[in-house]
Amino acid sequence: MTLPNDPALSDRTSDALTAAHLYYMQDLTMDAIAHELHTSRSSISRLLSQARATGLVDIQIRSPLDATSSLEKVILDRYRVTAHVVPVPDHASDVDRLERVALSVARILGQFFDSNMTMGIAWGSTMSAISRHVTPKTTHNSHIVQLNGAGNMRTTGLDYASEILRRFGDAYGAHVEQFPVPAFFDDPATRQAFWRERGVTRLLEMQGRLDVALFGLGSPFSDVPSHVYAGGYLEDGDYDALSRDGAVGDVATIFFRADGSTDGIALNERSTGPEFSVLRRTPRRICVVSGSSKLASLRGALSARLITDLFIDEGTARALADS
Amino acid sequence: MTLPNDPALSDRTSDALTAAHLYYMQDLTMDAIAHELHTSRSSISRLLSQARATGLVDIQIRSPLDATSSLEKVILDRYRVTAHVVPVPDHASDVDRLERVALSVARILGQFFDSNMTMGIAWGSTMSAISRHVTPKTTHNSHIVQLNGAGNMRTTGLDYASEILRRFGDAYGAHVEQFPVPAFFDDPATRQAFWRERGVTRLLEMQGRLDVALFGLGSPFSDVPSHVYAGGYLEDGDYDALSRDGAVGDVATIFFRADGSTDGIALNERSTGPEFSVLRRTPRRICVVSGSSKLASLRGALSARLITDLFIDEGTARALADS
DNA sequence: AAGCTGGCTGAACATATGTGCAAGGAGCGG
DNA sequence: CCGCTCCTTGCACATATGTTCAGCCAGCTT
Repeated sequence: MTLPNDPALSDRTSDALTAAHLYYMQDLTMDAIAHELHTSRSSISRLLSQARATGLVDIQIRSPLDATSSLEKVILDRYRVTAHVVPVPDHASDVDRLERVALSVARILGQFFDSNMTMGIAWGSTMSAISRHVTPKTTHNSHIVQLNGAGNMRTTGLDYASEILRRFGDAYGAHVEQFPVPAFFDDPATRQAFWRERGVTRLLEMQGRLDVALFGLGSPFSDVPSHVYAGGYLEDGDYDALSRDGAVGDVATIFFRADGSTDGIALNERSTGPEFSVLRRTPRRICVVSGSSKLASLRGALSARLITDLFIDEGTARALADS
Repeated sequence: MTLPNDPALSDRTSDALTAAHLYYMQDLTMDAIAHELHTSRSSISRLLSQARATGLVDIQIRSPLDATSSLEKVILDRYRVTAHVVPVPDHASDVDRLERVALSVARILGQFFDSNMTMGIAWGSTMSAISRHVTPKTTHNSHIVQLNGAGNMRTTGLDYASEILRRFGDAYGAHVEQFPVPAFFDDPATRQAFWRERGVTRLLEMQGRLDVALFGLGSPFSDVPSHVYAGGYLEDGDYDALSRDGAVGDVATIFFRADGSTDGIALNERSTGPEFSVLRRTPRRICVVSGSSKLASLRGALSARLITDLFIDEGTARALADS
């Protein structure tokens, strides 16, 4: 594998840049551009695709503020959270919803992340879907930090989580800080010991100084269990305990009740995710939700004041607003 | 004439917003969107056109900094000015060049102008072309201020200039402050008297506190004379005087020499444009140039340090860099 | 209420854009 | 230097998008 880099890349990139200019700023047709650049129309088509895919061309949608959907207004008023409702037809499947919400988030995320920033991200099916679509944006001196461990009894889980992290890191040109620990320790004492290791404290400190946090929601007792619950991270006994403790959901493997409280939920003692008091230090906390099976979990997360920005599919948003 | 406003408009706008989301964020095809929105594909096409035209959808091109064209680098190094080179084929006519540069500027201008800002603008064929294409952007408490008078012996010139101003004002939802005076007074004393009128001093003060200034260049002695020179603003005697005084160009009807100096150019005493010492207080001064006939004038304006941002067609940029 | 106007719609057609494929060319290892 | 792979190109076709036009409806005038 060769690394196609700066010297050669420049040429193609600057062509793409020119083509984009001619197409998007001057409204020339691809045919005309092909002529100016002495190549074929198809090449221009491909060049422009690349320009969009690599973030050279950035397409944003700016609501005139006064035209925000009434749903978003209701959610803001009721929960003090900036909602971004993703339009999705009501009859769409859960997979569709997730995919479409993830795509939207992936496209918009660049507006929240910039040079010199640190972003914490969780893992799970939602994050995975987003990671597959992130639109690149060049940043400098920026970091992506893993919020919680991903190992389990069957696999190290590293491949899965690190793949997600890596995609974000690649897209933004950011340093990636993995967190190579299991999702849950067997013994709380082990965690405490680990937390005193220097490599680990460094990472925990970064988690305490995030600019952005990005996470989905777990919903252990819904019809469509999240990745954590299907992936062999938890045993039957754990489920029973969670149920007894009244947990309705989790963020980065920290569980909470309907009222947002976490105290006394035994499993949290063994979890590797950041305590909510730490997470809440992050100024912008972006939660991505799709599918009404997450509704109970979402209400809990809102009670816990974990969320500042919420991306949510239309149907679920309506359910939230109607309740 | 009815004013189609908020109540009804909202509906169409929010549809456009949804369609834009589905098209640009979720990559649905127009057909699919038509289906979701229960309308025809053609309507979606029109809806999306409108969304782009009204600035709901904002398309930007972001060079990765390290990929700025070498031309732009040379100009920055030599003149300390941020150049934006507009690609235009060498064989293009002067009219083409002007039109294409103007279109590019019109699209990008929104990035320089925002709420609570005041922008001064000149008039002339360049500004007119830009005004015909400005992409709307909603701002609040912003102002557009006319830099120099536009009346002449034949007409009040008000229609022409005010049309330009109005287009900018409409596009940005900005207050428009016209400057209802001739381009040149016959007698310098009249100007001085006028300048003490309260209505006028208010405007002059605004000119001294601009956030952005936008102007083209006049080039009195080139093959393709600018609007000022063709529009009956100047008489033969004026030309002779300018020639004697060594003028090579003007910005907002203030003339300058090749070295950027303005002192002792008689016509300036009667002109209504802002003195360069005043203009230079504006932090961002955007100059738009197309066609190599403006080259001499451009060099003068650069010497006068009038420009912070330069939009220029490729051929002229190359000529500037090669010299 | 009839008649008019202007704006909006969808069907049909005209263009513009995306993509599979075979061919050509650069780089590399033998 | 050959033969290989991998990447890129332009052509031809498949899709997607833009635009014209006739019909319709709402709102207004008479």
